[in-house]
Amino acid sequence: MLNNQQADHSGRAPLDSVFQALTDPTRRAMIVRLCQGPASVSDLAAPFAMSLPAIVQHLQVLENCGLIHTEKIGRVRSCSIVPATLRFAENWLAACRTPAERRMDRLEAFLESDDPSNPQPEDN
Amino acid sequence: MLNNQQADHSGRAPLDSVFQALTDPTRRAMIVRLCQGPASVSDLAAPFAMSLPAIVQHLQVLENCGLIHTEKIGRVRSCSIVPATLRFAENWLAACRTPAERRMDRLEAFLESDDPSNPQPEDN
DNA sequence: CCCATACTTAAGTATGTGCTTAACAATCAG
DNA sequence: CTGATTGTTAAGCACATACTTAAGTATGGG
Repeated sequence: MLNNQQADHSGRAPLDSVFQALTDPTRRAMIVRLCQGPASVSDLAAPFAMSLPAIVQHLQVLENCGLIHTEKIGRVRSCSIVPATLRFAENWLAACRTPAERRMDRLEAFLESDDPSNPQPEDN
Repeated sequence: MLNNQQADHSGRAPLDSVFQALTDPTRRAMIVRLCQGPASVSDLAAPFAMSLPAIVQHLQVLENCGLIHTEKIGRVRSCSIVPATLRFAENWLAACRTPAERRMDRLEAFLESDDPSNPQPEDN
């Protein structure tokens, strides 16, 4: 998997800025919207009771961490999602979680086995 | 999937506090460590050049958003991961990303088809 | 040219976050 | 009981974040 090339412009570790971007509910709503297709700044601003500059600042956060791409055409800026960056965060979580669940499955299997000497075919 | 019962004690939306917790590299390192198995506060503190109170504050953030569970036995507090909460964040990302990638696949397929009238078996 | 549209920039503010040090428990071993 | 281990609480500080308003720029229609 070649998901290690993140477009991060924050100086921080890529995961820092991606998760940071995802913490804000306004930004998550924008991401959900952009996953349905590209949109202009005004389109994205419409659902929120917030000044335009605030919206633009959120979009900058999303662009700086690589979650979205934007391009200005005429006087309209078109914003689109970058799925690879969503997947990047997703992959970290999955890689993190998997060994934990395997451990717990083994533990569960051990506890459920009435046979006290049950060495669960070596997996360490 | 019954992943909607999050143990969030922050007043914010569950996703807010989970992603917020994940932004900090120290906390992510703690999560990675705990995915290998439970550990005490001192164990978790060992790798970091940081005061103990700072470590404890990080652990409180992780516990308040439901990413870890802790229990004090004697004078030692044992910390363990809660995989369901990792999966909760993961699921949000996947649910978010999937429609975006399907859109892009359809677009790609359309662009690659030399036949200009190619209605990609209805999927809207 | 003129004006509305669609942002953009700059500056300021309130609150949140990630640490620190200092002092305080609580447990266990000898 | 004494003292070392393991954590906890409180207070404070530096910086980051999420807004705001006010003013500016650039494009496109009439």
